[in-house]
Amino acid sequence: MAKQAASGKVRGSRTGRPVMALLDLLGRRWSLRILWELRDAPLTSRALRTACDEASPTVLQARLTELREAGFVELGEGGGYGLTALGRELCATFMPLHRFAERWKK
Amino acid sequence: MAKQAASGKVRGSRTGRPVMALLDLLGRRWSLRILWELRDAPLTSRALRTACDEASPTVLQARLTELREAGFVELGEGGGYGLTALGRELCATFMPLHRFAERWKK
DNA sequence: CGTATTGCTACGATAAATGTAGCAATGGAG
DNA sequence: CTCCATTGCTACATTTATCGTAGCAATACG
Repeated sequence: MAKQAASGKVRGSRTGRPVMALLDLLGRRWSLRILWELRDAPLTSRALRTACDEASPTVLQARLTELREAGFVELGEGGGYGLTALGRELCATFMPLHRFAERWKK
Repeated sequence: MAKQAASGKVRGSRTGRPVMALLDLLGRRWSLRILWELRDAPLTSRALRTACDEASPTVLQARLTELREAGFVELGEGGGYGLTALGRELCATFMPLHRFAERWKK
């Protein structure tokens, strides 16, 4: 087998590419799940924890902070986490996963 | 309120909803990245490792096995990992992330 | 006052990922 | 044949991430 694309700079491995940062952020545990659970309406931190199979608050808090810094999630005035406009937009991009998962269902 | 203690089984699939299993699988480290790097053409395990910023082969092998069992990735005859038809389909569903990430660009 | 929320954190235990090294199998060149 | 490079893949000790439980300060209501 030839060297193919393995020579040095392979596609997408250049540092600073936004999609890589995004894939890294979304690839951390509970990130996708949090966005998914907030897709309809805001949830309090504890309601979100319940929705996420009682995931430990440590990591949930970490993910929420990261997602807030990324501009996808915000903490509302009277409490409760919700998606920002950007977050809703992001959520919409991988919403087809739902239909895909239903067909996948191995 | 359900309190079922998780016991290292399949994470995120306790609800039985396929989308949860899918979010869990894709939420593991390097899963999204692997699919992303394979989006165009197959790569050998080592080329994939190079593309994934020299990620450790241990976890890459683990993810590849999981993605193969899920039916998204396959190992070609003459070597090299590539997406299955299902994998290409999945990859297409979150390909808009690229454009989104470019606009996001915090 | 007591009680019940909220968001959030400490911390030891456990699971996962990293980094380095190396294996057996395959194939091509000499 | 031997030599060597490459393939997919694994061992293992170290580091990092996550879990699970408990609890904090702030707020609100009676």
